[in-house]
Formats: sequence, structure tokens, C-alpha cells
Amino acid sequence: MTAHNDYRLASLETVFKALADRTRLRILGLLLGGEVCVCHIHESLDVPQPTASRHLAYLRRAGLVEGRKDGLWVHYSLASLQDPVMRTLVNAAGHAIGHVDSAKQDRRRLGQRIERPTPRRIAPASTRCCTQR
Amino acid sequence: MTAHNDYRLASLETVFKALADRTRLRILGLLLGGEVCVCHIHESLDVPQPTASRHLAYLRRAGLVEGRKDGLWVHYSLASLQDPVMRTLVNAAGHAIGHVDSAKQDRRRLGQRIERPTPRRIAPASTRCCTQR
DNA sequence: ATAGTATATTTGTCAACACGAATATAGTCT
DNA sequence: AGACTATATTCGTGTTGACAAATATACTAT
Repeated sequence: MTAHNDYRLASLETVFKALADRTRLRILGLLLGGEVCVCHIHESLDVPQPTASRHLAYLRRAGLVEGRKDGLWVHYSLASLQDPVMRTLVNAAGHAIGHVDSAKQDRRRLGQRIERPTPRRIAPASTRCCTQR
Repeated sequence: MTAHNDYRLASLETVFKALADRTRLRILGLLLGGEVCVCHIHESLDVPQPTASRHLAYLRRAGLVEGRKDGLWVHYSLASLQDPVMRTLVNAAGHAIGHVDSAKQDRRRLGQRIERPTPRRIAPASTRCCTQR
């Protein structure tokens, strides 16, 4: 009965589990600005490389990010979600992460390492959005 | 440096951890329709009463729900969040839960137990919302 | 092939938490 | 007081996952 009806409940649970870790939230915060390679992630966040890789694998398994191999490097970016419900939810999560101070600092540290022509994929919530009211 | 700057990151992590369990998601799905007492929750979800109570305590600690004591009963409802970022995020989560089939079934089972004049607090995502596009 | 760099995985340890079962607390009634 | 109901907590157990450290894999270059 709940065998295939729970597919969305299970998906929601998976996504929220993936979001339930501050390192992964910070990683997603970086990816809001476009694809980033593992080395820049672990340097900008100041976490050991295996830690970044492990969390990226977790996010990949949850379907939230995808990696693009480029020679020696792997560039990660936010996955494009097919399910509109999931997409709306993850956009909201990204929006919230955009408001987090430490995530902004991560972005700043990332900017110091690369000059980035990459366009933003999600509005960084600079001015009035949900903040109002 | 990150001592008090992480307050929002920590809050986000707390909220996502609270959302990272299917029983708690189903509970929140019920509460989308207004306040519900523990007995109706554990009956509608068909989980043992201690299980419902434990998850409600978790949600309460995370600041997502609040209980109103009424004699022998405790009616739980969605907490009103002060932080606009959090409020937007939790609204989005509620919206997603509203799309979950098993959550709809829970609501239906709840409806069989009570006649409810209680108005909806969050749109149940009946027709076009994020589903479009 | 050898060295070197980027990324991923394994191993061992520890903490968080989900569950069922039992029990405790709190309030209501006669 | 005692019986009854609703809710909360504790206990024992198993699973998940976070971390550091070490190691493995994959690719590049000389």
C-alpha cells in the first residue's frame, strides 16, 4: 500500500537528510554561484579534502549535485531536478543558505582564489525577498 | 569568528535535521491543517503513542511545533517562526509535504476521526503552484 | 616508468538517534 | 483515595553517519 506511494516521502526524507549537515550546507552555498572544483571547496571551507569529498559523495547520492570530470579535476554543480516539487524545495533551501553569514564568507574566500565569470544560478538573496514583512 | 556568525547555519542545520525523518514529515503534514492532539496524530499515522510523542518532542526542541495543553490533551500546531528566512524555508517544506501522497492519506484518516472547522494554515497545494512549468 | 597532483575510499572510533517495550507523569473522574 | 486516560520518558539495541588518518585511484607530466 505504501510501497510506491511513499516515493515522494522517501525523496523528501533523502533530501532533508542531505541538508542536515552544516558542511554540506556550506558546500551548497558555494555551488549557488556555479560549479566549483573539489580543491576550491575544501580550501574555501577550510576542511580536509577527504571531508569535502565524502560530503560531495553524500550530496551526489542524494541527487543534489553532480560532478563533471575535467582532466585531473572534478567540478561540482547543483543538479537540475526533474521533479517540480523537489526543485521548488531545493530552491528554497538554496535561498535560505544564501542568507547565512558563514556561507557568504565561504563565497568570499572562494572569490579570492578564482576570478569567476560564472553567472549565478540562484539569486543570492541580496535585497528584499523573504526578509521583508 | 564563527562563534556567533553561525547562528543561522546552526538553525538551518537544526531545522533540516528535524525534517530528516519520515514520521516527523508526516506529523508536520497533519499539522498543516491546523492543530491536532497527540492521540489523533498517533492514530492517523498508525504509529505507537510513544513514537508520536518522541517525534513531537524532537520537533518542539527544533522550534517547529508548539503544544497547547488542554486538560488531559496536548494539541500541537506549527510554531510561528520569528525569523523570515526560516519562515520562508519551513513554508516551502510544508508546501512540499502537501504534495506527498502518504501525507494526504494521513490527512484523510485524520478527517475520519474528527469533524474539523479548523481552517488551513498553509495552502495544501491542491492545484497549480510549483507543479507547473 | 616515476613523480606529482587531485579526488575518492577505507578503517576504526564515537555520538546521535530510531525503535519497541516498559514505565512514569499528569490530569480527570467517581 | 483509586481507577482511568493522555502524554512523556527511560532502557536496551541496532543503524547511520561524522571524523581523522591512512591509503587507494586516476590523471598529468617529465
